[in-house]
Amino acid sequence: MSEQPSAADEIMDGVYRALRAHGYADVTMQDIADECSKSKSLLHYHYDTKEDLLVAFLDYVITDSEARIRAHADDPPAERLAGFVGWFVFEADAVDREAFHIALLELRTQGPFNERIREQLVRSDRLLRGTVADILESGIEAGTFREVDVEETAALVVATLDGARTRQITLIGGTDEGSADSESGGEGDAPADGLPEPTYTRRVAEAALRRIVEPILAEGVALPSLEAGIDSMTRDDDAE
Amino acid sequence: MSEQPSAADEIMDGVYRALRAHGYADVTMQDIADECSKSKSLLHYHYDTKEDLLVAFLDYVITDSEARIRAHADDPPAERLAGFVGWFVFEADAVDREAFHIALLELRTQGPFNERIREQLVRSDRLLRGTVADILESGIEAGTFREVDVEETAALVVATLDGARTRQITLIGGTDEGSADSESGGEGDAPADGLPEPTYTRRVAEAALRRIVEPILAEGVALPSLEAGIDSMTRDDDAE
DNA sequence: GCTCATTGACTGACCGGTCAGTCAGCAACC
DNA sequence: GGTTGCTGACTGACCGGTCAGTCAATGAGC
Repeated sequence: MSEQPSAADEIMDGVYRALRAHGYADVTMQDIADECSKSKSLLHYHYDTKEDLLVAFLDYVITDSEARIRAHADDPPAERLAGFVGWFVFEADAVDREAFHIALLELRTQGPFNERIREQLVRSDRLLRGTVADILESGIEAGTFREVDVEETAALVVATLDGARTRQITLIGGTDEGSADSESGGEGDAPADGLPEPTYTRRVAEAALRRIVEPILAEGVALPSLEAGIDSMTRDDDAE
Repeated sequence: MSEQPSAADEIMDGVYRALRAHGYADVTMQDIADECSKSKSLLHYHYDTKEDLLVAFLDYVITDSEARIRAHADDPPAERLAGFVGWFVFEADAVDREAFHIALLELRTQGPFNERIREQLVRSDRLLRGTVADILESGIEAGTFREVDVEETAALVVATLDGARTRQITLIGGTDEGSADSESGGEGDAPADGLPEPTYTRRVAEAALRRIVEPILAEGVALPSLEAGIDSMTRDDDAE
């Protein structure tokens, strides 16, 4: 925390900022160089190709997630699950985080065309589903959860949260409204009170907790709070 | 069906094939031109810019989905919902469909950077969530479903299916295995029997049906079959 | 029924800009 | 003096878009 950051770290930070600012599709080596106040040539000095650099960045990001998840491995299962769910909530002011996740989603779409990216995606997928499965298993053992199909539940939860995130970040703003073509029966529409309308990811996360997690809780176990989950995972430090 | 297709149709078909073959990020005007055996100049004759062409294509695709959904508007609610869920199932041999949806996902990631694309995405989002909300409303009215929060349920269902699709198409192949890092307790692992391992989207669709839809069915209503749902939406014609 | 003008569909060649990657060289440290 | 870290100038490929022009069909004038 005291000595100056290594060149590698500075470059990774440059990639991070450049991706946020331009998205993956539009980002150039020059953008990245500018963002970390280095020359484009330097990037090529450390990484032969743009692909090398981006794969390294993906690796860097996923490794960070692994650490972040590991840090909570000993939390009690119910809270840990709420933390996981809350991790996917994007609040209305999380503009940078949204921009970054757009770039990540762009990267994901390159999976089918790029073996090395795909490897990282598989790793990330394993991490996410594996983490939920792990939480569920230890929760079942501890008597927190009923005996459900662990893999199936993990897949269901992760898919739901991922889908909600995709919707929120690609449609920007996130909130807009609730009704589609149907006028609906008046619930959750009016933000007439003081509180701001919850974001899309938050609404889905809440629904997932009540509709997917709640039913698998063992007798007498209380539904963990999403709110607590959100800041349990956010607390530590910033760079997602 | 008898007269030759219009130039516009041929071009849309060219875009469709070119996107499947190259993805959105890599597709060039030349690729599209080649794919419909026309010259690149012709594309610019009909559409001023590449962006114009792709926005027109998105519009074309969504309009098609609207029609497809409308065609089932009078099916009974439970079957209609199963049809919707089944619509998101990608079987193992649906390579072309997967490739196309990768391109669509790439297009979606451009929403934040492109107003006109975003408009189409909003339209598509409304269509999907609105359709489920509509199904739920008419189902509640008909006594098929309990009185649930329609918007919330629609968002939950759509997010889940979308997330499952994203995972399957970006990770290619789709099936691989079930276990992550935990070795798991032996279920759904061995395809020792004759049947092929179900795809990821299929597993999640089944789970969504059992874990999200089943609990909202009114007393005595049977869970509709996913299988029937899948081919109710697929039957009609081919071009998704 | 023939000619000629006009138009819409379409093409090939070309231009300008962009961007990943290269290379020769420079400074600093051992 | 060699190695490491780093830079600016440069290059080659690619791609969106333009433009001058071809060709077939249509229709008016005689």
